[in-house]
Amino acid sequence: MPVFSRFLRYFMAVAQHGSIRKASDELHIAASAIDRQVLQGEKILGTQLFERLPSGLRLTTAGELLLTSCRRWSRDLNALQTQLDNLKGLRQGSTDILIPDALTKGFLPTLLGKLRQTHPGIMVSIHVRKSHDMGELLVKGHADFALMFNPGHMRELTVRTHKEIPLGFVCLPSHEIAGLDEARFSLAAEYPMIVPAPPLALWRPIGVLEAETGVKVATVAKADNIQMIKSMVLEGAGVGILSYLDAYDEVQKGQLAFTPITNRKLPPLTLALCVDRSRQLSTAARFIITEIENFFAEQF
Amino acid sequence: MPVFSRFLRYFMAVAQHGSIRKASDELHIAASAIDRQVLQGEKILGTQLFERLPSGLRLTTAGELLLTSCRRWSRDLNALQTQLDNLKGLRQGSTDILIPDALTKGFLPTLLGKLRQTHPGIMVSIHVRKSHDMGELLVKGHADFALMFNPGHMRELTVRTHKEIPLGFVCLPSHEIAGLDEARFSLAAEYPMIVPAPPLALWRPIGVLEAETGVKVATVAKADNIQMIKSMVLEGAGVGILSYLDAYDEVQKGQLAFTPITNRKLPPLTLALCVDRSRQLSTAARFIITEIENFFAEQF
DNA sequence: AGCTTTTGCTCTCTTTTTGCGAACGCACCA
DNA sequence: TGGTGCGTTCGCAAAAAGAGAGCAAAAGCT
Repeated sequence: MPVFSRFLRYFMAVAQHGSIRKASDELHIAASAIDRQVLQGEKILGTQLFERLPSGLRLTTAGELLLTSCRRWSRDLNALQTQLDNLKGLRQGSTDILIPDALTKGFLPTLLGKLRQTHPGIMVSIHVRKSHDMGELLVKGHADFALMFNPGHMRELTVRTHKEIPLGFVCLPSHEIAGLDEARFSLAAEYPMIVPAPPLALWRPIGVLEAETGVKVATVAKADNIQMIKSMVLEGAGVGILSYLDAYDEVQKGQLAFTPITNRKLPPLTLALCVDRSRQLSTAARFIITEIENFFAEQF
Repeated sequence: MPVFSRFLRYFMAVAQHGSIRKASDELHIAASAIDRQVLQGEKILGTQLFERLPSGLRLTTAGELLLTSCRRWSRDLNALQTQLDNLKGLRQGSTDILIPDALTKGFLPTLLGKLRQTHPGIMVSIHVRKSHDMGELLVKGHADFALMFNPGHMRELTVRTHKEIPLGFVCLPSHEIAGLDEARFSLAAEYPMIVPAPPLALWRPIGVLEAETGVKVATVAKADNIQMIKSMVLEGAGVGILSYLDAYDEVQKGQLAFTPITNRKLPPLTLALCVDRSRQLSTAARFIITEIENFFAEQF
């Protein structure tokens, strides 16, 4: 059990999402359990922390009070943790990381590059694996943590952080769509599309979306390789459908534009940072994880 | 479970007492359970929090760091609790309190007197009972909390606060002993003594002390009434052996002097604030309890 | 209006965590 | 050399927490 009580952790998640079920998704804890903790916490503090609306939970002023304290405590704890790490001389160590092929380009190399400069003593070993192999390797202790898409709920694993990766249209910056802040999926019928094919993970949600909405995608090309799709878009062959992560590099460089698709039916694509529930993380691993968490919090 | 995690609560107790077993006595939790939490906490934080000495546990610098944070968090929580109380308009309510006869004079009336002025809306009902009856009344819900001496461990009760009450010599301010900061029990052989008799609770520990040390107390008078003993001391009849609590009033007024006895063999006399473990305290009760806790922390 | 979806909450069952008490090893002290 | 006090370990029982299905109510959608 982490330093703070279950109640505080659950409370923060619920306060952030305004909904027990959302918090349940993030924490990978049953909604009923979270509900009970919140109720019990309110009883202990003797105050209603949330007002119950049909749309979810909204903080009362009492709840806001507690939340601000919680935030401060969390920051304190983080600061304390790094103080402790510095105290015992964290400047060296090694970590084994599992990542899917999709992350071999993009933000992760950039992040690790910076890390090498600030903390040259830490060595990271990258292992590129299929998502479904990662769980086993993690449990066997062959790696400290894994970044994986849409992780199935394994009892032995815990999701420390997770991030919704927006799906969207990728086009040249000069294209009309590039001007939009967000786009409806029906646009896929109006422009020439270059779409992912199996075994790419993106193929699934796009297929689902097509079936659910009835939109007939104007497919002009398919490819089972992300880089191939991007290259074709760069050549002006059409508009790609990719995740933000796939296009991250080119978007940063201004070569491509990314416009997220807004659709209720869109199955979420989440990138999760998973660890073995029962294992103790090394200081180096913990450090890298917090770096990644910070990046998630800032960048996206 | 209270707002903070078990680990933090146990850690603070251990840090304060420098010993797991002492903390165990205070928290009324088995030492093994506390040990496990501390060990686990150290594992989670990845740092040794205590150095293990044969005499007990001493905080490492890392531990000190955590402790200061803990202290701040506790203060935050207290402040927050009163903010919440104010928010929902605590200025009224009622509490039922169980006390032993020994507390009908001394600090408690004074404390409650002040309270009446600052919070006139709160009504306290005092019930004077024998210690062994209090547990049952508490469990039955006839009172919110009880102040009792040397409470036996009842499963249904929890000790929220407890205070060691020093045993010592009570004499006129002009007496030689009054000049000492602390006194050895052997002094009881050198001055005329006025000692408590059964059924006073103090009779027991003094008897034990007499047997253990072999000191022959120069008893000139016995009484089964605290007030009687004090009156005789005031008349110059001898030196009394009483608890600090018994003499509190006269010491405050400067009429008597109190000198604590230092002796390893002295069975501790503790005054405990007990509540029903499963019951939810009213805001008024909680408020009064924190007032008493504050008094304990300051005054003694 | 009728439908599905989403919400918090409750219930029962299973798993995990925690507490307890006895025992162990160690260091100190008389 | 026993006794004392210390932290720690272990097995077992009890308490707490999680899982998952199901409920009523409200909102949004068709």
